[in-house]
Amino acid sequence: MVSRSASRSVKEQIADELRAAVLDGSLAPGDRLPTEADLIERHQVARNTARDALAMLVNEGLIVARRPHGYFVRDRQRMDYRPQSDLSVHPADAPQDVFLTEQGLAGREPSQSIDVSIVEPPPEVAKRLKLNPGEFAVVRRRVRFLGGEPFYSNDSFFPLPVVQDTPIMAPHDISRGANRVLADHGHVQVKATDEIFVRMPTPDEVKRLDLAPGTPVAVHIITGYGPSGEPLRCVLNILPGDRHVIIYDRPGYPLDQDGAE
Amino acid sequence: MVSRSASRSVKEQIADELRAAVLDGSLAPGDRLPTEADLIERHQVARNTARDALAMLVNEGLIVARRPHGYFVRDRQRMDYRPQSDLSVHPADAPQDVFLTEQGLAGREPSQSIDVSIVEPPPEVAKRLKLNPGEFAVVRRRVRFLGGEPFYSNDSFFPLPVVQDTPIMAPHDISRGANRVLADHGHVQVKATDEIFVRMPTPDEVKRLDLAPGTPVAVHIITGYGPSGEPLRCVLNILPGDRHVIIYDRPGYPLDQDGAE
DNA sequence: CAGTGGTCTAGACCACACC
DNA sequence: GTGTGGTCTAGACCACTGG
Repeated sequence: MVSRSASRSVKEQIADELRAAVLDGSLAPGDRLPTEADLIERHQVARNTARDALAMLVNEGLIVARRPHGYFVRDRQRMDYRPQSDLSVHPADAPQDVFLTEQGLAGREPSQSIDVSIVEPPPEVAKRLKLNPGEFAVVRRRVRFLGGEPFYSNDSFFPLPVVQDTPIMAPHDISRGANRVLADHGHVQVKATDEIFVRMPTPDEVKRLDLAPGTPVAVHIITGYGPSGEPLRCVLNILPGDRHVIIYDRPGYPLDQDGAE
Repeated sequence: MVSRSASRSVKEQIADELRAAVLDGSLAPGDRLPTEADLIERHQVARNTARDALAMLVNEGLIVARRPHGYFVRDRQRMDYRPQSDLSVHPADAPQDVFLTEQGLAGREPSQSIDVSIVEPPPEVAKRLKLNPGEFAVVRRRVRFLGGEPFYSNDSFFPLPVVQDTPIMAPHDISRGANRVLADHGHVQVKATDEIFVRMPTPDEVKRLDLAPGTPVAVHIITGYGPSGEPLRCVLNILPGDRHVIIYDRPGYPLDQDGAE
């Protein structure tokens, strides 16, 4: 039973109790939690207090409300995401793109939506492509699905002059790989940087990727540069936190960092 | 003014209005938002409705409540975090560890707390170290600070037999680097994997790293292996999402992935 | 129809920092 | 003291899904 004089508030005590049950496994993924009415009864509190406690766990990403069925422990099945999985260009006869070829094994059917348009890119991208306000980029906006569920979004931005009159502007898969197309048109990439950071999703992203409340995203940005340092492309990936593990294999010895002292 | 019949609820409409002001810059980082009383007055709603709207933005990580001053737009200054910044062992005369040497440049004073103990590691770590329940590991738990603020936590776990009677068990900086110490004791690492995933923090992490509500974390796990594939160390880094950009520089051409099609 | 969570109201008392 | 957000209560009506 709750104590009204403890240093922790009543809603925190209720939340603590439920959180502990989730973390120690006595409430397993998929299990149903007590209903709001149960908590009101058990702890003798007002409904909002019980709701506040549950809302804390929802915002921690531990549980999800499925009206009108109740609150349930979330199930996280993370798939591997390997940013450097393919450091070489595709063989010219590769049947389809990296995502489509690699994910098939997981047993879930890969698919994707594509949408190509000319836009003024968001500031994050404009900065990396060194575009001034008013300058345009071609964007191939995609959502990759696995088994019908959105897996991540992948938006590739190209400066307009770079891709004018290339197949990149057509809303289809590019089996040879966009990098090869770029190279064929005289734009060879010689360097790229990966940046990854973490934040809560925008409402747009919540809708596009069907994110549950309490789900953060990783933003993965790849910027590719030509021989004279000019940016040629900028890829903006949004990875839902409950669906991905980003994996880098570190080749070679010796290694020392981070744990290094 | 809000509409009570729209498809979006009242709290969502209020949240939308405030969110738009934050995102388009008319409310800049550090600016104070309208008080709850302001919103009640302006939108003619109950206090909880106004609070619900503000709570949405708090959980999105956009604003923070500073009682009794009001709600303020959050300011995110992300520092670079380079997991592969040092792929070689330190020169034997390196004065201090990677973090301490690298971060000084940023103008903020680096420091850290260290705590060494013998524990049964958390399941995430035990799995990677291939430890059975009941088997122990030595952990060096650290929090790295920049300018007095917690920057990230760095917990290095070693199987007990590997580090018994080595300087790793002493609660001090190891200037030569833990990897060299391991190597000197016959445990040479030949391979490592990096895994990064994203989630909301546990209450413990919130306290240890002084995280604001709505701040997700990146979990960065490095596992190092010996010549016969035996795990020698597991480093568990918790990176607050509002403080880090993880950067990988991709050497060499050709590159093709993710944006590849 | 019954039970679930979602939204909203109208009040109360509290802790805290600043004046 | 005054004003801020934090907690809590006690109710109301609604939307959705399942039996």
